[in-house]
Amino acid sequence: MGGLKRTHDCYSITEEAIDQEVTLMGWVLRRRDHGGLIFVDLRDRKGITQVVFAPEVNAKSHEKAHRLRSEYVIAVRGRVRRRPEGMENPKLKTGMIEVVCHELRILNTAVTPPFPLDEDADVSEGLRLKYRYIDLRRPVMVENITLRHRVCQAIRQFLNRHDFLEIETPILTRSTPEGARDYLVPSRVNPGRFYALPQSPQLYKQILMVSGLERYYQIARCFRDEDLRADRQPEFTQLDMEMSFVEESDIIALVEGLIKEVFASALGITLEPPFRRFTFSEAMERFGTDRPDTRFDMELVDVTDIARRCGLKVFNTVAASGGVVKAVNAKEMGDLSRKDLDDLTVFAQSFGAKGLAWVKIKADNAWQSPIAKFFSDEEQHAIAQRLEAAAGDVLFFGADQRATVLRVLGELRCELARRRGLIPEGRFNFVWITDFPLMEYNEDEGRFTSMHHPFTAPLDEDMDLIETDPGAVRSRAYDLVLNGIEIGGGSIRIHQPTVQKRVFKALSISDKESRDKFGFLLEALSHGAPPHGGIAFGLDRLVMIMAGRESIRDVIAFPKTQKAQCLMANAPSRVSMAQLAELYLRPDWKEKA
RNA sequence: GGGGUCGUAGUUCAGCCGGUUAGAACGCUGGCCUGUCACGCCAGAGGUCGCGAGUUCGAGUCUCGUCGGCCCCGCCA
Repeated sequence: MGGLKRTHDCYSITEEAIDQEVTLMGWVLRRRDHGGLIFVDLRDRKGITQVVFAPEVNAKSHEKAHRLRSEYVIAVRGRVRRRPEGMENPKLKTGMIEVVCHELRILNTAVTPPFPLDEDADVSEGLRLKYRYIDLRRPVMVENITLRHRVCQAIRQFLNRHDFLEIETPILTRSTPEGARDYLVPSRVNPGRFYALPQSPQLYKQILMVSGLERYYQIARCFRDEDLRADRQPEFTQLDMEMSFVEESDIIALVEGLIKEVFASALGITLEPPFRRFTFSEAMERFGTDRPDTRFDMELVDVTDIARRCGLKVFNTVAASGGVVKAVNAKEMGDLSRKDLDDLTVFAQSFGAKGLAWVKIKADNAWQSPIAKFFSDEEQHAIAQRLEAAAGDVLFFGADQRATVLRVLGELRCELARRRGLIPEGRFNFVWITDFPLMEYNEDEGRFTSMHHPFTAPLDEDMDLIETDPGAVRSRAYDLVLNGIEIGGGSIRIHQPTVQKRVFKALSISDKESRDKFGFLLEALSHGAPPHGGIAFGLDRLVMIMAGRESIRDVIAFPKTQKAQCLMANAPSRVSMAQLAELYLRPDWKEKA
């Protein structure tokens, strides 16, 4: 850089610097060459500043500036001056000033970028991922990555202040049953044995509580070998926490304080905890999901009792055979066309509905609907009243087994809100979900499996149901949901080996298997484990929502594609036979390795 | 594993019912231009229509397969 020192960045240089000599370094965003005057928009991480090259100021620099191209890296020494009257650019934070160049150094040239760096350029994501270093130069990406940094800093500040210790746990660990598919790593020095990458630091953090560290956190990388989605990557980041001598209310209060501080510090947004709370069953009945989006209404309403009496066979037989009939009131959606209704029916069917009954409420409160004739005036009135229906509304019904109805209407509720633009921008609606079932019956495996994980404590009052009615046992688990997306979940853990054994048994995990896979935990619990509990947050998802993005890839510096590949580094890659041999791996596929 | 969608110039896209030399905008290259800021004007270059088969006199266009991006279901304690 030839002795030049950067004195300012391209954002914070203001009118106060007028008449000062400054040195800027950055990338050429755009050059506007007038033959005489040349303007260059210089971009660095912080912002953009206009540099002017004039032949009468410095002929050599002006001459050099003709050679500048997009993304050249340059150093500019020059004088800050107020822009001439009428030449200010209100779109730029530095738009009141410009830097008149006295000396230009080209620090590096660049080939033409594979895609434009314009803010609004619409570029395919595959290309962005291949040239991620270019993509990350775009201001929106710099903002996302910076926001993520601020969130992490706020987390650390808050937790440090609350006496937590940041502790790392192993990345090379052991495979455990239950949960997602593991990523495996062969052990060279232990032929035929494998490490697993952690799906979460769950067991280690509990062990740390047994160790008496009392308050632990970690911004931890986690690995799950499952298929990807917009909000799921094979490696992702959790804010993982665990505390001793606490119960649900302690963790919930601490987390509310943490989230409040994170939003205040990273976004300047004031949240007002406590957040709303729903029990699992309440959330399911009212929103059809355990992660309700409360930014809009349209709650599910049960009308099974009325449907039981009505003349519509689909409804009364469902009601008679243990199913449920529920409805949502789509307020003021009476203008939905027949095609819209057909589309919504297809939508409902994709979630398992056999059909989708609808009723349009006309001006005189009369029902316009294929099913209207099966309901007496009295039944129509009762349903309308329960759904608070008014002229211009549309009612949608689901009649089936409970799980299907909840799923279909829950999805329909969100779809209607999306289609009608009922979801307000810039809102952050947090909800706690509590009292989850401890386990649910898994048809495929023919046994109960944990809803959260096998170390979650049952509610004391439900403890005796573990052996008699496992599906009815509620757990001391809690989820934090933001705008309909699960961003965190945790529980009070089992800290007594006797209880842990009973739960393993209910999960049909044999003594042998539990000793084999979790023996160290069971043993640890017998060495004076304090009551403890914790929570883990999907950091990527939290930052994604805070950034207003729809994919966590936008808040991860180097994410993977849906096929779990890194298009930039070309991972995963083939490896040599020699490497495989060293690991005692002998592939028997036909391709050449 | 399954469903959907996309793949044409560096980029974003258009390309009709299968028919002459595959177009536009931006970008790029060269020239002109002293107040632009998506500068402007003039000229020019730039194509393995993802790949491979097939149908056809003829395929960017139709069919099948395949590869890749994205969305979703399954999966994700």
